[in-house]
Amino acid sequence: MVTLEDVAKQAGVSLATASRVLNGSTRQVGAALRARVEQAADELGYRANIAAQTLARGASNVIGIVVHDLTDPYFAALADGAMRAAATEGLLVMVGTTHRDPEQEIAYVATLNAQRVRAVLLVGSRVADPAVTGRLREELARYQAGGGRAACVGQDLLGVDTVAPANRAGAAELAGALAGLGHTRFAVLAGPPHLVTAADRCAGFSGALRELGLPAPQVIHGPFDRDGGYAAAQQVGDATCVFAVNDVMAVGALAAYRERGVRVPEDVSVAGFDDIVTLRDHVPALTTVRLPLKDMGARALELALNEESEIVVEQVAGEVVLRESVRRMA
Amino acid sequence: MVTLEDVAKQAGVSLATASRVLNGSTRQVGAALRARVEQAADELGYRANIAAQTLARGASNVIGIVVHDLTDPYFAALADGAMRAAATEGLLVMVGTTHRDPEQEIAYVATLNAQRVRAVLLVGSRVADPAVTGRLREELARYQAGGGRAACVGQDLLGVDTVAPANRAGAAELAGALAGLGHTRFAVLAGPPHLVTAADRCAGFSGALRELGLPAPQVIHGPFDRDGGYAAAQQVGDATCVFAVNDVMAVGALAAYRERGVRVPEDVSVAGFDDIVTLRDHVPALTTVRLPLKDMGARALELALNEESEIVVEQVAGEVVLRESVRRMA
DNA sequence: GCAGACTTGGAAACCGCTTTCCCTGGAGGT
DNA sequence: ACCTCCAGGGAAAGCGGTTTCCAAGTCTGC
Repeated sequence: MVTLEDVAKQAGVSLATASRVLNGSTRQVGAALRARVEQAADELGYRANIAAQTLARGASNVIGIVVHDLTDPYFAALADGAMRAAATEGLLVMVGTTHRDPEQEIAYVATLNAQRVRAVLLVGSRVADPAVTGRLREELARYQAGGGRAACVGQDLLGVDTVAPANRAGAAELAGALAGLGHTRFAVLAGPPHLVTAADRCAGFSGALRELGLPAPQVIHGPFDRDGGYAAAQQVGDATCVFAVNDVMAVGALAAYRERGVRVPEDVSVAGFDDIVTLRDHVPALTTVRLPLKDMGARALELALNEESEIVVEQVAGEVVLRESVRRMA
Repeated sequence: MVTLEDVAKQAGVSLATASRVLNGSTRQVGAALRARVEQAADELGYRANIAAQTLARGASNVIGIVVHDLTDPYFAALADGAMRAAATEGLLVMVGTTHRDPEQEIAYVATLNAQRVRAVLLVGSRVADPAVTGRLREELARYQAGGGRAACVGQDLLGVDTVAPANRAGAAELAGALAGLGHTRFAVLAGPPHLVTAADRCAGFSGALRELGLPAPQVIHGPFDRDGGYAAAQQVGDATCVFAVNDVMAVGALAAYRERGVRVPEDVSVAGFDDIVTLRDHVPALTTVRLPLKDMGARALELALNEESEIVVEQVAGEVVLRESVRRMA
């Protein structure tokens, strides 16, 4: 590997000068020497050793993003938003996937801390386990104590800058819209009880029904993914409208109904949450609550990088989008 | 930030001993000292500075993956496969997205080289531009000259270990299957001519038709994404069967037909390529060529890490999957 | 023509960790 | 007992950069 010293030697200058030429310093270097150094670097194919730079500078140009599952389009969109924002800042991105294991999440924070990344983004729902959350907070605190910056997309449970989707409000608004279509008997495919995102959406939905004086929905718990929606749909009773707490679950439910010959929306209405872009061509088109995922990812990065010490929590509203998967009751 | 020296001081041992205890060395350390060091590290909340370790060891535990677009489920699946494999090796992953800009790809190789990552994976179709490919090869060579390892998922054009989907053969087999259903007039939504993946699939398909003595298909070029498929579908003439060179284009085409009231498969048959998992609930279910994307990603990582100097190119066969989006002709 | 303010170049300290090399003390062999 | 070996501990030399601190010009303005 060719080092800066090689370049300096070849150019006949000192290490200091070579460094100043090749890696943006505030100091000026004479045109003649500058040219010599650049030529030498080019001839030798020099590539700065970033580990060494990071060590010397005490600051890296890498950020870390921790998501649950990259193949889930929800996280892909969020991560993509954050990565684009990072790219415009000239930052590299280290991505970790936890596959929904909170221990993994904690471990990643420790690892990213060890890497001395500039910032870490925790993307995804918190779990309702104070012990786990506590340990994660500890690890984050340790990281921040060393000058690290952190932000989160999800619930404001970590004491860091947070982009918080308005899950309760969005679900409540959706409930209102569906009730407005004349539905009265609802079921909620509620996902796992310990997932705060799922729980919030379920609670927001149920709460709104209560306020409207409608009967409580049938609540069916299960996994937060497509197969979870598929399985949960089998247990729905006499509801005329089913709310799956995320889009991929809704798609699973639709698949279940299709297989059983139940027509959507004629026989039952189905709604989801997130408005996943990849699903825009789904048939029937899914009624859902749109979240500006890319923007949220980008915003989270901004918040993390932001120098202000004050913690900011930004609510992001969802927008109800009615499509063909729900129908107006007679 | 607490350093190893702090730990050593607190434990009353030398730097060397502390290092040996905390970061797996071959050397033994007495139980008493070992315990003291571990306790000190724990109390202080020590996290090794990986930049320093990388520098001192001359080897990092990071790999780089370069993909075109993470929100495209094709790349998400490939990346996920590679990332899981990396995780089992205890490697961290740096992800770069190029958004199909070959210059970006080259730049990422340079950057990852600077990071001295253990390996880089180039995931995605090559472009048919010898100049660009040449510069990429140069950059790769520079990286490999410094001891870096590289692998590619796509076409064997880089002189590195490659996992190569059998695009031509898969498309040819698909053509055979569709012809077997009685179709004779075909159209190909061919994507961009300079994308080798797209071109290969198109060529494989056309070639098979020729061998079967069938007329050449109508070839329509356009972008490689959903909207590209949507637009291209508008230009299809009197074909009874349309082959989109990837699944997301096929979905776009289906959307276009749906909007125009053209029924699939009754009025026209549509097939794609890749068998994207997220699309499994699409209506109508998409006929396609299945590629084991996760395995391919994982395999590429294996190849990259593999010490053998001989470069290996692995063909991965696709499997034709007939589903409802195509019908048998009378 | 000269003091003082800028520039520009280089020597060397330092970033935090690994690892070689040296030293010491105790176990094992005869 | 004596000598050899070996295991465990520490000092110090890097790893490849950055940056502080000097020194030696180079310009200014009078």
